Amino acid sequence: MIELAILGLLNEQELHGYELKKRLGGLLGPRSTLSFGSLYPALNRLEKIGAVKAVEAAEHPAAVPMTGSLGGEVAAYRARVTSTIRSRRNRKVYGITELGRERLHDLLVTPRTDEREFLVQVAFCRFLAPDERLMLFRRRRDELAGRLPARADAGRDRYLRSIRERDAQTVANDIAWLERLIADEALDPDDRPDPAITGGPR
Amino acid sequence: MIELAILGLLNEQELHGYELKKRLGGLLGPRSTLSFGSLYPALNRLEKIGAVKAVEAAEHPAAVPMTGSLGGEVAAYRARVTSTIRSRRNRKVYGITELGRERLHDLLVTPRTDEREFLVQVAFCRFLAPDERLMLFRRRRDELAGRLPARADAGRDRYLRSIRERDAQTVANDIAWLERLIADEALDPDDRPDPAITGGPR
DNA sequence: ACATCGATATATCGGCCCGATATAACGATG
DNA sequence: CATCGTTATATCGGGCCGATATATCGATGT
Repeated sequence: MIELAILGLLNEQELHGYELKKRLGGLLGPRSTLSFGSLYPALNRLEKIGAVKAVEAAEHPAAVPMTGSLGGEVAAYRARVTSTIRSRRNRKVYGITELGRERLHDLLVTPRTDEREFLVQVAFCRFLAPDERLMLFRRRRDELAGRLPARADAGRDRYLRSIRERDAQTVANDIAWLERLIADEALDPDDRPDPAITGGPR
Repeated sequence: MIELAILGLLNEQELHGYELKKRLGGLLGPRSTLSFGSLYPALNRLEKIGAVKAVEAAEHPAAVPMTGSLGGEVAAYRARVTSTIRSRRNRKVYGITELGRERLHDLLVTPRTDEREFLVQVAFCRFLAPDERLMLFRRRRDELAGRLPARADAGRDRYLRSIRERDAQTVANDIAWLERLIADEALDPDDRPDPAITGGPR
């Protein structure tokens, strides 16, 4: 899951861990923000298999510490910790590799039953070809359709029944959402409904 | 999470692990069925702290193997493995203790941000007092209300916007569901809407 | 000049949960 | 009595989370 999110974000620009977390928090709800306890190990995993690599952080050209007296010691310390990879404030900036892009595509296309994983797939599905995207939505819709209960089973506890009802409702809503996505997908890419730019202020 | 589910089920009757899994599968959707890899360790944890205890499985009174010739050996083997706790087919039947009931109540009352955990709370909320139940629903509703976005942020990717919309919709649906639960709770216990018993067969 | 505080940034640890797998006894079938 | 599917318990590796540790940077105050 987290690997998909990382690769998806790095596919657009090079980032360091802390920034990755912030971006992903703003991406989906702040509810499903990933934790450091999984982020950094995941980055190490991805680096180990060669899907991402630490890059020379050239973001801030004036990264050389200007406090002359201590500059030597600081530079020496940094050189000790990592050689030329880390820059300003011990940041470690990562970039995606060609292998990483292949892995990203694979993760985007492979079916996921888990809801959160699917949502992350949607979040980055702009990296897919139109037909792959359509496939993604359709497959999910069909999978959800299979979950709809044939008949609302009565009996049992009142609260259990209520849970079942909510469940059916949730699945139905998701199916409707996917139908909308699928329908919009059929439109021409330049002709899609976009309420944000029609008559809006600013 | 899983501890709540186990204690909730055991609070009604003594069960063994395999049966616990089957029951919980039918309780919520078969989607959120717990795995053996967490079930058995959880049972051991609960047994260690004294929340559950293995009981003499008296479920099947005729548990004595009737195949006379092997009876002796089988009984001896069973006595070797565990002394009088396991019965028919190596089952280990658990029962809840007084401490377990306290723990159950605590788990039911303690707020959970996680959706699945909350649903399990609802699944067993019949063990709560009416005011505690109301508190549970109200707190959840208020928590969800705080998640509703102040304004639908435009801009960004089309698919990200769609995800946000779905998110808001889902939260709104859950709030409505909770409002319904809360409203029904205000009714007299004997006077609640119950489509299952009005005019149904059997 | 210096102390301090909050934000930035990386990393690790324990613990829970899942999926896969191993083992074995039971019940039915042939 | 051989075999197969179900019942039943258990463990293992791995991923994710929450908490915690550590250190740096930048701003603010004195």
